[in-house]
Amino acid sequence: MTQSHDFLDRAPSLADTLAHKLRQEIAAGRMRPGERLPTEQQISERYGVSRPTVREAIGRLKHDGLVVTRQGAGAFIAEPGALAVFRLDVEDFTNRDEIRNIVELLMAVEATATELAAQRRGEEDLAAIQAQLDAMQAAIDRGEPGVDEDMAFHRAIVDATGNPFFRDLSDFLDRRVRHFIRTARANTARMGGLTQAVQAEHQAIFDMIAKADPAGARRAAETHLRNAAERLSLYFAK
Amino acid sequence: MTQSHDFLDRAPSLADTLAHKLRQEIAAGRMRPGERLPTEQQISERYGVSRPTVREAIGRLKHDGLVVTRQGAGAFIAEPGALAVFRLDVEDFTNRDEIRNIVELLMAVEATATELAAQRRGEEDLAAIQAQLDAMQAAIDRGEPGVDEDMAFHRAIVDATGNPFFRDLSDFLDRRVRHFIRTARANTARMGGLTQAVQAEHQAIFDMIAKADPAGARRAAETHLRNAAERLSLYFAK
DNA sequence: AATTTGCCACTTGTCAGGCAACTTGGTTAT
DNA sequence: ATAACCAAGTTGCCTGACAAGTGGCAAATT
Repeated sequence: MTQSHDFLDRAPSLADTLAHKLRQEIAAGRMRPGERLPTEQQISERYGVSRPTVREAIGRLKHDGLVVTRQGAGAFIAEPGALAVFRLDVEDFTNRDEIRNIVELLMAVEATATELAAQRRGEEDLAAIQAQLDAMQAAIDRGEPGVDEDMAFHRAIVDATGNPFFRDLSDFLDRRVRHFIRTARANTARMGGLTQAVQAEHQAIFDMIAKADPAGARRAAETHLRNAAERLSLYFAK
Repeated sequence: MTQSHDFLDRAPSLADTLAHKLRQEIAAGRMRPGERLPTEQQISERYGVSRPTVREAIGRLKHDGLVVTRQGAGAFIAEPGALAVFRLDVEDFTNRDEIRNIVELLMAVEATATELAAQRRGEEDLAAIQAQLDAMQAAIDRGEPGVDEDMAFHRAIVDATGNPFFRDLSDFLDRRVRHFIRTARANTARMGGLTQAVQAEHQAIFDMIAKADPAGARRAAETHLRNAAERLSLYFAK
């Protein structure tokens, strides 16, 4: 118990494995939308688990919108077009490809969000963004890396889009990437002196948003993100 | 609000409502990351439901990555940075704002995907895209609207990015929007003669991808998406 | 003969109780 | 003082049961 990597060593529960199997069967097209699943009793017998476990597994699918259940009638496979919930799970965040793909999506979302922010930001949005910019400068002056302020700055920008989907997705991806950096940084030497460069890029982004120049804002965000990705790549340079 | 809001407003199950309550308590910050939740027994007594129901509710949160459970120890609130699953649920797809926000996100993802596709598509990717383009032309020649072919065309493009996150997200958003159109179209007159215009825009996108011109591909995709959004806006022009 | 009504098997939703596996903190033995 | 051990507490999973809702079939009615 010297090093508890409590991430993947957790034994998969019976319900989880069963849910995974059922999900695969649905994805494999062995069951078509609108069709009824076997009864809980039948699944229970077929897979050798108890009914509560089956219920738990089906509950997950129901929660993800893959099936809908009607008491007394059964469980039915939902229409894929009516799917109302999207699930994005990052299984292995130590995987290099996985991180690269996430960063790529993050860049796409954040660059567009910056463009939209420049296009429709109100005065109060602009003030909020500037406040975070100043807060980051203050952190730098105090000699701190200012990761929280950095995040808050980007957060203020995506907030200015007024689109909650942008906000939530960007928030998730940002957290994910930063968490990866934080864990990877443990075995690397601390990199210093770059924060001022980051701040300069932030300033450029802010200026474009202030000027209400969407195309310029996108360009500024793209260079910032490209540079950030390059700095990031130092961590998994193999 | 996570329960299915489909045609019938069926009574939300006890587990669902309980899960929702717990989720709110966590979101309200009444419980902090790393903290332990009350035991299943305690929750059971406090909310007046049985332990299996509590288990089901906690199972939902566990599935969403909000809590992690350790047998013998208890259930703990997960670190938000370690969040490995992102959940995007579209609660009300008849809401105009909701649709607009979704379309906006779709445009961001698809435009960037098209840019990436132009940048890194292989010959086989290009062939697949062209095949879908031809299939759509064939559908038009047969006098069909070719919605499936249209979707397959875009699908082939996002596939060429090689990024599964782009593929999945784009797929979900695309399905969502098209489903909305399909349901809204019922009370509107069918609009005809535009499919050929769509096809021309598709052709422009394909040409840019074939030329391996990322910037051009993005521009072509953006105009196509902007036009598509304009056509779409006819549906909820109120 | 056609339609309505009532009934009954079946399925999901929920509950109660219980045992096994595991964790944790304190106690005991060395 | 250190290490092994034990016991209470907790989750994982099970059996068994009843309530609530659904669907089809047959009897009853028109």
